[in-house]
Amino acid sequence: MSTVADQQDIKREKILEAAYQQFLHYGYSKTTMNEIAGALSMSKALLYYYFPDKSQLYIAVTRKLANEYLNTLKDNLAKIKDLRDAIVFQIDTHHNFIVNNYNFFDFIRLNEQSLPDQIWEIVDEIRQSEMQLLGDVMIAEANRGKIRIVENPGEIVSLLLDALNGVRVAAMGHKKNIFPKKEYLDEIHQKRLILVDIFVRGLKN
Amino acid sequence: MSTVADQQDIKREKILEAAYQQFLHYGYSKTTMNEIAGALSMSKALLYYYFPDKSQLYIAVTRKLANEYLNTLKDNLAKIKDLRDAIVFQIDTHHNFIVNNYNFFDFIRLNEQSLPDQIWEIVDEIRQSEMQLLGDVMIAEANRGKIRIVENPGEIVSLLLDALNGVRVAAMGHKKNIFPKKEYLDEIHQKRLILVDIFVRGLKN
DNA sequence: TATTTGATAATTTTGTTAAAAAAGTCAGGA
DNA sequence: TCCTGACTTTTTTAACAAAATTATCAAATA
Repeated sequence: MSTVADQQDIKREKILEAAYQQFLHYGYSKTTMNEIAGALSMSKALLYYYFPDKSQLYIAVTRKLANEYLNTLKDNLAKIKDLRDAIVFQIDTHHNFIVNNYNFFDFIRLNEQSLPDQIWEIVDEIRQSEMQLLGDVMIAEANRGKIRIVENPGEIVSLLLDALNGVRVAAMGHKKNIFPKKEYLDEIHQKRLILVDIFVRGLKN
Repeated sequence: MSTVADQQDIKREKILEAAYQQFLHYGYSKTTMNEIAGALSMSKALLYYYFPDKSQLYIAVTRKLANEYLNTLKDNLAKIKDLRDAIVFQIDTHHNFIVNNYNFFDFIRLNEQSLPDQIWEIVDEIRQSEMQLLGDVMIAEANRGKIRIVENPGEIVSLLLDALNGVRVAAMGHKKNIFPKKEYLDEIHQKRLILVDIFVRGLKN
């Protein structure tokens, strides 16, 4: 039997889905609350009944996306023993996440300076989870004697993530577009694999 | 005895120096050709006698800075045998270069999209030289048997530079300012040292 | 009472234009 | 050849109205 709360949640979900599609297609500033309401055949005022304002709606969608991303990581990384394999899986997943939702993130890209803190809370949360998950694999590898034991696995993983991110940043270079073109994706991936190789090797002993 | 060409060069130098000070102090868009001329007690028209336009003047100053930077690297890296020491020297020098001239680079930062190609030529030239210099040290180390021999040293050095840059990018985080604050500089430096350690270790064998 | 809406208020963005500032030119002087 | 003052052209800024969009709310509905 469906309760009132259930119905509310379902409607909230529908709104989130429609909003996601619009944001993804047109970007944050180009999608209007009217259009989102229109896509759902409901009044704009109703959106404000479920969400306090546009930015909060955007943040709610972002939160949902982040959860989906993290669940993918959690579900799979637990099964992977080899450190290098784990890192490669993380790289692939993260990359797809960004590429598939590129347009959606224009809000974050274009308003970098003055963004609601909640966005950065989500970003930090993702980073934190990634560190935790990969850190666990690293510790397991250390315990199995495959790599040497480091005092602070989180710090090392963090360093690796920063380094990998640097490969992406560099690949975007000074080209017109801010985001790497399709043609560079493979190059980024290849370089990251080499970097991971050297890095993991540097942990052995 | 001083030739006409000498005199020209001296005046050009004076202009470059004055322009550098103004750009550094006020940034590109906020310094006017009038101010530069004023600082030199010469007419604005004379600036246009020595340089075709404002952006070319800026580029000329940039070129000069780049040469000074590269000379510092060349003069010192040749003397350093240890790969890790060489990389650390490069990191320090590069970092100082950016920090000391931060305001000067606002033109590049703020106009990222539509910049004269010459700027990127300089950037590429710097990167190319850095790769060459560090690549040489790496080859020497490989020949001495301290690290394993890699097929493409340039590629590996490039990868390292990208990774190190990623550490800086990450340190800037989502804080208000685009450039790392003084308080983060040490942190960046420490992380880079750790990364270099792991990276160089990953090349041994 | 919880949900929904049309009408309306408040705010932000966009477009227009005029004034000011700065870039860039040029005829002519030393 | 080097240099300048006066001039023209281009770019930036400010002000303000019009349009678009966000956000609110009293009233209707279920």
